[in-house]
Amino acid sequence: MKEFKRVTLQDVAKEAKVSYASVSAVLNGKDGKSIRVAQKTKELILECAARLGYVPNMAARKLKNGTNSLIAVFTYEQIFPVESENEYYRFFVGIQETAEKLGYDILILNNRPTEENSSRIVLADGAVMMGVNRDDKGIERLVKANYPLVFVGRREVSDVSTHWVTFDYQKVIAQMVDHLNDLCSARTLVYVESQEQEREPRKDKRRFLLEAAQSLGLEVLIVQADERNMLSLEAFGLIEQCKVVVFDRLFLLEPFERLLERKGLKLGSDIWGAVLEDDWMGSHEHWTRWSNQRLELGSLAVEYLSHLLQKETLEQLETLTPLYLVISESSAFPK
Amino acid sequence: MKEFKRVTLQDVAKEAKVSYASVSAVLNGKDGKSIRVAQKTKELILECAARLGYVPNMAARKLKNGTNSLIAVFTYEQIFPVESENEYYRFFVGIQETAEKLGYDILILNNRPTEENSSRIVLADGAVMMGVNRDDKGIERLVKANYPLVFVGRREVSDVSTHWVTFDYQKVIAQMVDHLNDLCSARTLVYVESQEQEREPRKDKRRFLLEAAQSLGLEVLIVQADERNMLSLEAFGLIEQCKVVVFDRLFLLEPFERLLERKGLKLGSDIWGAVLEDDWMGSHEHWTRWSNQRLELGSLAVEYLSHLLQKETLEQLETLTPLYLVISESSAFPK
DNA sequence: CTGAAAGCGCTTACAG
DNA sequence: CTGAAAGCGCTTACAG
Repeated sequence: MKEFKRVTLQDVAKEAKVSYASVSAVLNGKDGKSIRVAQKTKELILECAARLGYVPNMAARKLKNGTNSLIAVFTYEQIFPVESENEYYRFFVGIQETAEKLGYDILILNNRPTEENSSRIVLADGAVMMGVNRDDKGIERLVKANYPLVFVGRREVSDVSTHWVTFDYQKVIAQMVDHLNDLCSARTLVYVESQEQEREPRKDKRRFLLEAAQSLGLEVLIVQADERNMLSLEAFGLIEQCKVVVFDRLFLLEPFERLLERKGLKLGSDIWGAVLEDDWMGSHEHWTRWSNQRLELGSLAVEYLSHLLQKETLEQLETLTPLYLVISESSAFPK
Repeated sequence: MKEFKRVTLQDVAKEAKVSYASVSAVLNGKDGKSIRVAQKTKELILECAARLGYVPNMAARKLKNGTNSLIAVFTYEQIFPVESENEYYRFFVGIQETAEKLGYDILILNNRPTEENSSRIVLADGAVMMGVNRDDKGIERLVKANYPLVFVGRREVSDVSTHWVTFDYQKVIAQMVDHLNDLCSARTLVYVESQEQEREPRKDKRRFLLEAAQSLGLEVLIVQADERNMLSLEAFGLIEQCKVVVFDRLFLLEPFERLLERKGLKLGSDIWGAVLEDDWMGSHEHWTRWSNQRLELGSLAVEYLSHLLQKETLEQLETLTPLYLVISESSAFPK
């Protein structure tokens, strides 16, 4: 078997009998700056490069330049999920489209959780990270070293400031609470939370909900679903009394609807409800929620990263993607 | 905004007040070979590296070593398809599992068709390519330069030998034809082909079918579906006469079944049929086909690549993944 | 046991 | 207009 012998600039230079500086200049279209090459030499060089099958060595280029127009997309979730609607799909589409538009290629590092991961990420000029990170020392180290890393969704790393873009939860949650308040005269609403690990987005959503309710003089009762995402009888009793319920996660809805059915209650007339997510699973259209802007957020993440990479000022860069309230049967106005 | 200042070996060496050769040795566990470092120095170095947040520069390492234990997975298809069952999913799982087992990380290059792509691939030590390649000059160049590239599915590149793994179509097709022959007394079968571009796997399947039929003294009539994957009336008439039909692609089956229904014919009793694919879409269980061994083939591709990379002999390496005939209603024996 | 030095392939400021 | 040279960060054979 023949070896993979890389054709280098040197080889091309020898073949064309010129210095390799000229070859580099021609092949990178840098002709005209500090280096100038005669038209004939140029053609000769291009011909030789093609004939020998020259493939530039990205590793060397990256080492010398510090950049390679590659951005890493990183997630700790499974990348190729079997589920029809991958939670990250729309983010990724936005990332991909925008990266292409801005002239970046994309490098997807498939998760193999190791300390080494960080050095792999660093092959790229910067990275976009989707999903909930485990408490990873490698990532933390990168952030602390000021590696250009943009999180999709707000993330904190102790002691250092992080770069992130996220949804404008505050505004849409205020609208949602307004709407629920208009809908019925109850002075109390029940907020049902899942048992998921406490992360920044979840904290944010709860805070915004409480603030919005307070500004309208509404009381909020917070209850937790159990590990099977079910409500206790007491919790359900509260909801029956208050008539208005807000869930933090989509997957809490189905168990709740089963419960409603068993009690003979009807969503949207006996009980009003909403959920603090978009309908990314495509199967909760009858719930009041917000619009799916995941593509837009992915896109924004890349724009933000691009600013970082070009050392442009971030002052006037927006970091929030607006969300739109989608009012549906679960909290529709009575006809 | 602070710059991303990379912490280098030099920085660590300065901090620990040792030469950077020692740092390199310690950090790579190479202590003991041509370089030996005292236990105390070792601990000091590790402590300094951790404190400064040293992240090895993969680009430099790759440039020096020529390897970085990264393999690229490359495909021209959309990588994050919305469809529930991605055609490449099972291949990818096999690739991923085996790469992990053999100590490789995986780098997914998202397709942006450019000449530059080839230099991006070459960041990795080798590559596995899934799916039908367009006639890409970059890929051709890599193959000609002996870059370690394994195709999933047989692929030819003019003038040079390629590395590929594929399914053992020959054996399973022979079994399938045997089965169809046992099933009914017809001496002729109809082979329906799609209008897809002619590629190696398709040529192979056709050839194996013809050979298998010939060895049993069966005649094969080849017909083409139209651009909407429909059969002409004449073609359908032939099938009605011969009673046995084989399709090359899954997507031809639904239009055919609609036609059958319209004619009041029943698959598996009036007409027998089979398809030269596995049921990767999960919705053709009632068709005689072969088993889905995509995971196994992805796995094999990585094993093959690993042999290439370690310059082991390829002599005794199997390149075929066996397929198993799955007999189903479309050609079941009458009860 | 430790350090100085060469070299991987490239880019670019600089000298001729 | 063209070439020689330094240097990006790393590894490793070799000298001390």
